[in-house]
Formats: sequence, structure tokens, C-alpha cells
Amino acid sequence: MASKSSRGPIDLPGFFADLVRCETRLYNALNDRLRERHGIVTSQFEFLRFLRDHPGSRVADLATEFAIGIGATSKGIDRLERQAWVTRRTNPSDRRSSLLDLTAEGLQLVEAAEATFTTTLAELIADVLGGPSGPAAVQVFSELRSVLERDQVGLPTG
Amino acid sequence: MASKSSRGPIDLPGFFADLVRCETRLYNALNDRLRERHGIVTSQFEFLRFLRDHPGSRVADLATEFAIGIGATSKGIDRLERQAWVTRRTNPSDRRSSLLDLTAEGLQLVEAAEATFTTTLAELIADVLGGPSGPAAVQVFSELRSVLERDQVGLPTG
DNA sequence: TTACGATATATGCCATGGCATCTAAGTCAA
DNA sequence: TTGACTTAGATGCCATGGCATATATCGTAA
Repeated sequence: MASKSSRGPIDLPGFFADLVRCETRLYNALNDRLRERHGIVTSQFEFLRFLRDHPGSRVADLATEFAIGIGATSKGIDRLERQAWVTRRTNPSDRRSSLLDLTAEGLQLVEAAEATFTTTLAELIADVLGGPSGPAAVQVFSELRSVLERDQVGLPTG
Repeated sequence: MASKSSRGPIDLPGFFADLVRCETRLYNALNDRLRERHGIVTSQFEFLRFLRDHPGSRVADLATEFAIGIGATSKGIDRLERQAWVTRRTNPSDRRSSLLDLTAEGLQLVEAAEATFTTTLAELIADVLGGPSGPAAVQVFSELRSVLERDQVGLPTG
């Protein structure tokens, strides 16, 4: 099969469709692996990893990072707290909010899950991303993310 | 701010994080626009567009395309059918399934929504995708999608 | 034809996210 | 200090998707 390398302007809807299909399938595949090996799903892994890398974050910080609602974030933290992977401690400088941290178990879990995550992701995308166009794709998404965050595109209300 | 152009091997988890954040925000932003102008969300627009381009598809065809479950697809079609945008007609060669088609209203809707979709997407990503790395990113996702579909990665059960 | 296994999808239950709302707490000015 | 406004996030209701199951139909072999 000949590769389709159009010369004209980029087909943005086509690109977006490819992007969403890839993201869906990768997310599904990572969910499967993380669930069977660690009893968590990818969104939980991402929460835990963020809290490992940003201890003392607030619920709103997570909501902004992941561009999901505050309510959903609060409920997500509830679930992690129920498993004793995360603790809330009252923010001493603003008692409306809590500061979030991993427990020792949470830290252990995220380290183990990260190995699974990284390995699985490599199995799925390393070949394509390791190709000649890989670095450019990395660059595009890094830049696009910066732009979307700067302009606060696609932040939910609640 | 200096741009971060690492020379080493690609940071796949970092790339995946950027990818998911971009997809979330773009999907949210497109949802907002499509909802306010046409009363549909992006997933519905994608169903309608697929049926316009593949008339006579079955529920399973949509499920495979979007890598979502058959049950969810059936329910999604229920909702579009209730709005009289899609019709089910019994498949004459296999009465377990139905063949799906847009109604005239559905066709009109998808054409109008497509204009909104394309315009909005261009506002959000044309600048970055029009840069020098754009074509490479397009190429990467086209290829990655092909690989993931060939290997049937991340297909839900039901 | 009948019986059995496979297939397409419709449906029910559960989990999760969006959005609205509620409460506690912080800010500020008079 | 008090009262009005704002903010953080917890909670309730609803919509949607995953997965399991139920139903109808199909294909095949006896």
C-alpha cells in the first residue's frame, strides 16, 4: 500500500479523527493492563503520578491539570482516599481547601504502576514514535498543549 | 522561554500526557461549540458524519470505528433515532442487525455541524499544525492509527 | 426438520464525569 | 465587627460508557 503523503494544506478534521481514535485505543489498552496488574485505571494512575510529582496539591490543581471538573476531581480523590493511597490534610493557610499527598502505599503503587504504564506504552507506540517523524510529533503536541493551556481552552465549568 | 528540544530517546509517557491533555481540551471546546450551535456533542457529530460517509452501516461497524462497546453504540444510535436524525431498517440479508442511514434532517444537521466543527478546529490547532512539524505529526498519527487498528488494540468487550 | 453453538444487538446495572447547588471559609470595605 | 461578595470543594442529579446478560436470528450438522 502506498503511503498517503498529501502535499496540500493539512486535513485538520482527518488529523483530529486519527488523534481521537489513537487516544481512545491507547487509553483502553492501558486501562486493561493497569487494571489487571494493579487494580487501577489510567485516570487513577495519572492522579497518583501527579500527586507524587506535585505533593501538597489541591483539588483545583488537579482539575486544571487534567481539564476536568472540580466535582469530578473531588470524587476521584474520594476514591483514592478510600483506598488509603491519598490523604487530605487541611490547608493551614486556607481552611476551605485540603492539601493532598500520597501515602506510603500510594507511592509504592504508583511506582509499580508506572513501570507497567511505561512498558505497555512502549509496546504500543515506540515503533511509530521512534520513526523519523516522531520528534516532530512530540514537538507539535508539546507546543499545542502549551497554547491550549495558555488560552484556557476546553476547561469544564464545575 | 527557550524551547525544550531534547536530543535523547523520546519521553513516551510525557508525549502521551501531552496527547491526552490536548485531546481532552479540544474535545471539550468542540463540545461547547457544537452544543450551543447545533444541540449535539462531538461524539454525536462523529456518529452522524460516519453515517453520512458510510450509509447502510451496522451498529458493529460504528463500534469498531470508534473503539467503543456495542452496547454504548446501540444506545447512541437510539438517541439519534429518537431525534429523527438516523433510521434503522432491518438488514434484508441478516435480520439480527439493522442498516443505519441518515434522514434528510440528519444530513442537513451534519453538514451544518461540520462547518462549525471545521472552523472551530482550525481556530484551535491550525497555527500549530501549520508549522514546520505539522505534516510529520499528521503522518505519525495516520500511521499509529493504522497499526493500532491492524492489531486491534484497545477494543472494548461489549 | 431439529438441535446446538455462534452472532448482532438490545437492555440492565454500575461507575464516572458534567453541571448546579450548597456550605464553609476567606476578603474587603464601611 | 459586620455584611456582601468571592472562592474551594463537597454533594446531588443526570447523561453516558463498560460489561454482563437476554433475545432474536443465523449457520450447520445430524
